[in-house]
Amino acid sequence: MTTRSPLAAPPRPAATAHRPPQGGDTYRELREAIVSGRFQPNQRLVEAELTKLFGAGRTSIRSALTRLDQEGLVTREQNRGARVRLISDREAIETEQVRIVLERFLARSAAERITSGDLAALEDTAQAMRERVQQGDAIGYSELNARFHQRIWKTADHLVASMVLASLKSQSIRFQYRTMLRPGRAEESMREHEAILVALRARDGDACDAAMADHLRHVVDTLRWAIETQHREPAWSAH
Amino acid sequence: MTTRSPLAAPPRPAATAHRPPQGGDTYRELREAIVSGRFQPNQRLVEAELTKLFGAGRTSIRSALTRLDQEGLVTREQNRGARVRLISDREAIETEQVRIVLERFLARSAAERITSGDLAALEDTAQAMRERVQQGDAIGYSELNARFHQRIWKTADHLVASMVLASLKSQSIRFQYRTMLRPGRAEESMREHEAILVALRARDGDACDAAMADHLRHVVDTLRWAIETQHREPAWSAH
DNA sequence: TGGTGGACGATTGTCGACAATCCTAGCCAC
DNA sequence: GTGGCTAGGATTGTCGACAATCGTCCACCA
Repeated sequence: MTTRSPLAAPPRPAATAHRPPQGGDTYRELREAIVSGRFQPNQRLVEAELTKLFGAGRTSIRSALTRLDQEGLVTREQNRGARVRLISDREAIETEQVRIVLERFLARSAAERITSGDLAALEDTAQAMRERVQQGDAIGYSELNARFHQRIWKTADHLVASMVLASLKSQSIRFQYRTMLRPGRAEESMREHEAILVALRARDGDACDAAMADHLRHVVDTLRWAIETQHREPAWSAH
Repeated sequence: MTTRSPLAAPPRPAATAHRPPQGGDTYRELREAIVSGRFQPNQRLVEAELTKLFGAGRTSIRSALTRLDQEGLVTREQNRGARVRLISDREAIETEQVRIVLERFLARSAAERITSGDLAALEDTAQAMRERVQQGDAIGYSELNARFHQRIWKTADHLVASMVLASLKSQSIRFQYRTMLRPGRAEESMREHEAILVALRARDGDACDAAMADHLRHVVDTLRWAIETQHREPAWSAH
């Protein structure tokens, strides 16, 4: 629980010999605060307050906000400030649907051009995932899961698709952990990944496409479940 | 009306006195200047010069630049300014490939839920396209072509996919007109659109997916041709 | 009592100035 | 002549202050 800013924020990072407080830094911090849930959806982001929180000038905050706006993490209205963007249930589902078509595309490409080195790296990741499942470590599994998919992207070697997927990911990250809480989901997910791995080993594009589609269909189902349970017990109420 | 600060400045931004020079406006202008090709790829964008060109303060320029950076139209390096992003041949192809998988997805959805009103609007657009083809009006056809596709997006009613596609479009727009210059391409394109229309009328998702895939495959082929010819006679040399 | 208009506080949008950084050109030693 | 080093110009990053705008509250009047 790295509580980095002890509230009062270092007002004068003066001794800045060793750390150039470049503007892109406040962007990362603010972004992290949003995706980690420290700022709740729909919460107002007043520039003056962020100034104090992050110990940066209003200019940097403002720049970060426009970036996050373009990225879809916050919304801004003319002369009325910014707030953390609330992603509707429908939009979460749609995001996942787009992810499906792109990941299928990348899975197919990856299967057709995978090298032995790529395959070895994937096997390693899969092995680590199996261990996390046995240990019941949902968080660790979730992170390795993301790595598994990213390795496939890298194998497919398709920059544009990877970029688009990465930008989509940041929006749905809020549900990421919640989905793994579904009983038995981790084991199921692991089996689906094994099927993908089989198709990759065989360098079978069609099979890999199908396996990935099957996997992501279950992901969407689980996402629907997560949205349901969230509505039943709104641990974090907006507003 | 509200000519704000007469002071030092506006000896020549005069031409526009009637509109409130809101910041988002300079963003649109700058963006237009880039996609229209008035600024060539790789050209440096010095903030002070843009200030004079658009009659806006450096703050507005700067904000516009960060937006365009996030959007992928310009690149910025730390302390080294911004330049118009040069989209490599490979990236142009990849962008089109991503467009293919997304448009196929939307075409399928559209076929499954199209209403008679949607269909009528599409028929109108198609009719206008036929006329442009007969007149040999490549520019007009190209614009209607874009409209045709956007109507399909609207029918599919999938916000996320439409947004992603729109953001991709801005990057490949530079080739848009060039591709229509290929002899016989307009007629070929028209036939492909007719096939899509047939599938939509029949509300056949599979057929619509296939027709769209066929169409976009040819688009990629034409794009490859456009890149080839561009290399042969580089009308606009970078640098 | 209910509605209307103006004033005030809060917040955002914009500008000019200053500090930090990078690039280039010229100088000097070898 | 070559290589490194320093000074200067050019350009970007950041800060503080001011103007513009929005929302709200309250007095005032029919």
